Amino acid sequence: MLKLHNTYTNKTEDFIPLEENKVKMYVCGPTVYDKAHLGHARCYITWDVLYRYLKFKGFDVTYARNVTDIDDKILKKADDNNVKPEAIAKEFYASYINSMHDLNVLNPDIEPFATKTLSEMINMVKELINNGFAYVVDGDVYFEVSKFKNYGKLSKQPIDDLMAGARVETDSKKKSPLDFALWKKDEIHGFSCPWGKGRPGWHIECSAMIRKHLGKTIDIHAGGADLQFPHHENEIAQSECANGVKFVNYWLHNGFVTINKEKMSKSLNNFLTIDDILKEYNSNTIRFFILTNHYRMPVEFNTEALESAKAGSTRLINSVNNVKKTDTFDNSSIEEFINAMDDDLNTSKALAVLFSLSDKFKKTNDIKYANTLITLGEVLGFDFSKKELSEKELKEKIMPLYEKFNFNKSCLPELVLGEILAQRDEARKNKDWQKSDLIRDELIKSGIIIKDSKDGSIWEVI
RNA sequence: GGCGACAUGGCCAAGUGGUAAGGCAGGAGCCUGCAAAGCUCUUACCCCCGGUUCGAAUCCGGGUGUCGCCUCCA
Repeated sequence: MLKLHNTYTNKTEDFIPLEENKVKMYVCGPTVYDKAHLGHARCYITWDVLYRYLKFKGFDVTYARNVTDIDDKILKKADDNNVKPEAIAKEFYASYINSMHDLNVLNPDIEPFATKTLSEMINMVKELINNGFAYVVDGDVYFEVSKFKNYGKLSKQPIDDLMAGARVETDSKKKSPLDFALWKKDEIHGFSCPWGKGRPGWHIECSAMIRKHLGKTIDIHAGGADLQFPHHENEIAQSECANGVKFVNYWLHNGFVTINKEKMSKSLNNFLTIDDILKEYNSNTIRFFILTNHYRMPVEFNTEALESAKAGSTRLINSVNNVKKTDTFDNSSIEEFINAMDDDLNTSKALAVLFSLSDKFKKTNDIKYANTLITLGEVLGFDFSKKELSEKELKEKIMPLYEKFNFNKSCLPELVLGEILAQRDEARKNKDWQKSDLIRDELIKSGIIIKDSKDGSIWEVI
């Protein structure tokens, strides 16, 4: 039985979906105004693992992850750069999708865009106004927090304390400082709506998208812990007031990536983009780094931690190199893996199961262990495919080496590497260490590492 | 100030009552022309002080320290 920690109840609960065997799951996606950083990577990898694991367990999952493509930050960046907001959104959406792809994060089943959900948002705002939960002031629409008695329940913030700590904005048109915008007047970038030109507040997006694509009540809503308040709190208020039914059964939140013990974030300007990290480390390393920690705990980023993850993940993945998948499994390991993952996604323990499979495979050479390792590793989103050089890389990097060593035969690009290795083996046979070491050194410079063993030499792309 | 978490070997980390998984790094050895990789072996009284118990890293109370949310933020 899968157990998940529900932030709403602050308890780890048995996961029972609304409809037997079906899961409706939603994750707050990015606002596309800048490159995604390691913190985003953690969030989307964590929920990617949940998505994969639910499917592995046999659930029929519908996973929606939105894209916020209209927002203050996008507009500001557009204005600063003197371009259209759509151009900013388009650029950084493309960058985000590339990052997700590079991290081996699966595409969600549904990827709604804010700008394509406007009419649903407007309808929801209308309903909230009509039902007395929201009010219009001079083109803005606000949600009246005092009308929703469960406000603050997710973030455990008693409404009175919120009130006491709330900043009072001097020029506010709001009835209460806690009230939040459903719709913002905006005559420049706004869209037509019953209250004049304007654009949606951030929180209403998710509420409207969820209702449109998944329904009024969903099983799982996940996201970064920083979204608990106010974003998720506000979503609950909007959705439950508009729909009159429970919004989400299981609220799941992932912890942060920290750097120098501080939260990594745009505002602190202490972030590393996924792009930059991927220049030095591959997706398996990043995933391993994230999955060694429990998803709700903070993860401290530093080079040593990534190096450790690199060494661990490489050894694990390489231990089943060149193994072809079969249909034989080690059932007791699968059971251990499931027990670990069922316990609120104990990925750290799940990784230990993978290492034990790796050990068993090395000791027994029984293919079932390797096959199980790959199968379960893929549930965690590891990529076991062997890295190959593209034809372009072969032509640009390896062909010149071939020529450099004065090999006098012509050779097809796809065979050139084998040809070079054959030359090196020949040199080694003749104890021409100078030549064989030179070849090895040159290949390392081109990103090819040679491993010698009793059974001959193999190469790997770094 | 309010709310929520966390504290396990050099580093990361699992472990919710029965005597400390796993990974990384380090050390020793094997293999090897050398190197890399691989393999074998190898290091813990679990922040402090009380309490409960036959027995606690694990439960309770009190400290100390660290972090997060309370404003946009994954």
